[in-house]
Amino acid sequence: MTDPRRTRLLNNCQESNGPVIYWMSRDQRVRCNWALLFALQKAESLQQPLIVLFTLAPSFLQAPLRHYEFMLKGLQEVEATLCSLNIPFCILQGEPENELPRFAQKMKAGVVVTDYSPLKISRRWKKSVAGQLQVPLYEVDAHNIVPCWIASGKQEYSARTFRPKVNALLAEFLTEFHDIKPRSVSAELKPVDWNRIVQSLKADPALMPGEKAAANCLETFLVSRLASYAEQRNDPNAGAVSTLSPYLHFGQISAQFTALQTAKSNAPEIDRKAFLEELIVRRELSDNYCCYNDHYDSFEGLPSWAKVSLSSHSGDPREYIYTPEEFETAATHERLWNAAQLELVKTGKIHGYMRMYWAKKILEWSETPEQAFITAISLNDRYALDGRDPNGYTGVAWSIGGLHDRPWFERPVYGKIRYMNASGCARKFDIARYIARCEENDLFSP
DNA sequence: ATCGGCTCGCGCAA
DNA sequence: TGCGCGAAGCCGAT
Repeated sequence: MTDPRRTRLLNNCQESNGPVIYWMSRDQRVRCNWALLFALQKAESLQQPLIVLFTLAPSFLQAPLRHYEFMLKGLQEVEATLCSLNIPFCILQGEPENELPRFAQKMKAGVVVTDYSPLKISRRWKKSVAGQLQVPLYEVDAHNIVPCWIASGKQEYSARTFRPKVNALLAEFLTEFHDIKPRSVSAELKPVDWNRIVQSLKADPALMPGEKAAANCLETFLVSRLASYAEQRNDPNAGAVSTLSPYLHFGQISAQFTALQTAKSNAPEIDRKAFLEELIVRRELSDNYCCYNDHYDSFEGLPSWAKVSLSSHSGDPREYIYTPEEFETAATHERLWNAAQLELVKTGKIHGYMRMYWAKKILEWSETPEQAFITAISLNDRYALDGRDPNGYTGVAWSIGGLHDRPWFERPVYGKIRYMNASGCARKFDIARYIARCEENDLFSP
């Protein structure tokens, strides 16, 4: 049974007699998906078929082929798994605000269910769809362990203020999932014509997409790397991190399932705690920021002490100034920074510690902090497999804009924003080895 | 190797 | 109104 606090009704329409549609968006998986479970529950109580629908918006077509393939491969697996459960799946291409109401009408849908995202584009789509539908539109937070609006009703100042709220609710929300039984009633739908959606899909051997690959990735991490997580997570050469973020971003793995499995692992407590802090507190804090601050993707959204401080230093002379193109092509004077950019471009991922360093140097070497923000967001959105995600926006705001952080002593360009430099990296890990690995032609084995 | 200071404001205790 | 303390650090002193 889905906790009713996970679910919100987005319009005031009455249920009618017809199939239940789950409009899958952020949570692209069958297992451990509260939105799918809620839709199933509705379908069962109304004795109606369930249809899962994915809308492929044209705006996503600008994403690099790697991202597109990663997502579509994952969706092919979703289709196959749903098929084995006797649940039809279909993909519509076009703007969701046009396609979804049209589809709901065509299928004579009785209820529509969707998953939750705090991003503006998603909120805009849902608002429009909720207004057009003649039937209820439910939104289910299937991404967070504690539903974003239950964890806190306002923008949190820092992890310190958010942590006790989330942790106190874990006893209620960090619960086990149950399996889905195959459906007996089904709606007839044509299978997805994958050839029409993309010419050829080839898997990226460095990073296999999909729910099964995500589950394997988690399993490997828990068995072989979690035990050194606390000590080695800030060493990009150690390969101690989970590498789950692309799967989490596309919803190919559930954060809640990940947390449950982590808690059960026999790694030392210090490592489990360190990983759960990142997985739960910091990840869900980024949804909180995007949910309650409309300017999450720009300088405007930053805390006022940071804006004041950065602005008062925006006229400071910069030792180096690069254009967005120079950043993009890894053409700065510093091999370490260029290596991080190469890692991002070649693999679609950037190590957590290096992502902070990478963003802070963009601040240091841009004409203005506003421009730095734009450059960092657009590079991350374009190249990171977990781009266009609350984590990315919040991470850039933390690095460049002191979000959720405290002020530190004042220095040129940075103002009171926490400073990082290459000697800090050198103290923590072997810089030369990191550079060599990033400059290699075929990335990437730790 | 380790430690304190840097600096602001939230949230709670009083 | 006062006080403790904080998402990942740096720097200089010991």
